[in-house]
Amino acid sequence: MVEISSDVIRGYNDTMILSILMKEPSYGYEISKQIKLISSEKYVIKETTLYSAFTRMEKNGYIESFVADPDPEGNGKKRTYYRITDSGRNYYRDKCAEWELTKEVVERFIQKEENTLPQANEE
Amino acid sequence: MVEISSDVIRGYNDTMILSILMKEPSYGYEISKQIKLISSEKYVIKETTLYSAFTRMEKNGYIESFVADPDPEGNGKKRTYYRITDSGRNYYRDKCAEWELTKEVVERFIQKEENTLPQANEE
DNA sequence: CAGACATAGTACGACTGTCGTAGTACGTTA
DNA sequence: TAACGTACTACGACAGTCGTACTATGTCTG
Repeated sequence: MVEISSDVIRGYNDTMILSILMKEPSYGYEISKQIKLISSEKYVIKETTLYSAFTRMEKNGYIESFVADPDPEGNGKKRTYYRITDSGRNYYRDKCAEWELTKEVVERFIQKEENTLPQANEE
Repeated sequence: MVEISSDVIRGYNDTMILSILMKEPSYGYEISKQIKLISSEKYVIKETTLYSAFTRMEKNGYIESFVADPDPEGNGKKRTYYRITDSGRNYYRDKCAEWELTKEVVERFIQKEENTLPQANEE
């Protein structure tokens, strides 16, 4: 089975997280479930990776945290939510543009296996 | 200007190098020029990254090195050439498959900026 | 012939993001 | 009351990349 290696995704964990925060503020556990869902279980972000991304991105000013109750009645344990900032939105857009470029470049080095024939000799 | 960050390309330096070695054996300097050329100068691999990739991939059995003269007359300084192995070819093909998957997944988190309109409210 | 520049690397230490492991603590369900 | 889901935090290890610096030969130009 083909698996996505962490080295490959490395530059895009932050982008994935931000893409979810573009819609609305959210928190760790929910975001990790979202990523799993959106990727059709093809990618599951590690907890430690996720939370260290929060720390980093807050330090960089891409997100802001606030603590809130899970529901309006104030039941349940409080959670740390994250909200994307304007700077985060810009960063996200930049990463999207970067992705387009990266994709184009990497693709030039990739061979698609359309035919797994005995191997044609073309030279 | 959009630039490809090293974190993004991280998982694909080896793949790029191998894609060049798929054609014929080559050596460091030449490979770095090839990558620059193929990517239309959009990506330039750092020397240290390249040579440490050689060490790693030789250790992993993906490539083999041999020292040879630059031309048949034996002129010039000898170079260290690298040749891809069968194992390297398999690894390359696996990475190509992985790329297709990664692309699909990342793309779900990417917003293409086709319209930079005032932002439509759809909900 | 000197100096610049291209070629062809090696060595070393720093840094960053990811990951394994482990532990805490509350809530809910059986 | 035990298991499981939720919601994290702490810490240290690791791998790949990068900056910097250094070596050394070959070639071209004034």
